[in-house]
Amino acid sequence: MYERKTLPDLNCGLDLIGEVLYGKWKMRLLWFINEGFKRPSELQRKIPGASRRVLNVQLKELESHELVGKVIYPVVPPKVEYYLTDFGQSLIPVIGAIGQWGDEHDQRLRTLILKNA
Amino acid sequence: MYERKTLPDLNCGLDLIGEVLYGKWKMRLLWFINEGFKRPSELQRKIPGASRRVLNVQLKELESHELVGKVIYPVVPPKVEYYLTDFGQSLIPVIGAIGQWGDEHDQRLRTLILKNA
DNA sequence: TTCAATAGGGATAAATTTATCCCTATCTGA
DNA sequence: TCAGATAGGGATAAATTTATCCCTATTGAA
Repeated sequence: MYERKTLPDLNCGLDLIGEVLYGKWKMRLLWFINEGFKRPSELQRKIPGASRRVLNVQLKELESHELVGKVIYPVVPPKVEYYLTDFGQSLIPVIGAIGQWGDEHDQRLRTLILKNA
Repeated sequence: MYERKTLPDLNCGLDLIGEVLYGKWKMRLLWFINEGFKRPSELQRKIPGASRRVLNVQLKELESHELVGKVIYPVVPPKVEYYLTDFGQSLIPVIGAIGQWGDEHDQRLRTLILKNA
């Protein structure tokens, strides 16, 4: 586990939400869990760009921040299902708004990003 | 300048918006510029947690992504003013929604974050 | 009986982001 | 005359995040 060496700023809402949502895959994880992809292996398949490892790590953080919960079925082979807590649910409209802006400006963004790569 | 070694994923709206908004201070910069803090020095005072340098760098990226523009006044000492482009403006409601969620859950987030620090 | 699927964590390397420090220039005020 | 404000960039170090690789365990299928 990595231990942070500096304290986070917690001045405004943006700082606060940043602490729980700032992670490359966190919004996607929440989004896909909300869409019904609950098992780690399903999420890994939905997000092929991320390594298995990071997804585990970020899921764990989401869990520690009470945005998701998990159910471990005592079966073999192992079966785990994540779900959104009410707290996590409340974030879905926000993530929706973010993703929607990206979708709406898809073409322009794509062009800009590639031009500045 | 840092040159990236891997290509970005550009699959969905979240990837796209991430490319222009993923940077510790970018949302705050847009927000404060929108509130009327236009000069670099004003922005630096509004965001004391960030080094002068990063703010410059991130402003430059926002500019290259056409979210902000800048006016350089040919005076001495130098005077520069940033402004939101229409494109940048269109992001303000999204940032508002994000910050609002953070504000609404201020107490809970603060507790969670500190507990997991 | 060997391989894939299942879940997840440790150790370490690589990539990326952010911070620090220093340098350029000019004007105003103490 | 020296400090401070103004804007901004280079070089480098530190912090942080993400990727890679490897290991544990069990069951069912080829």
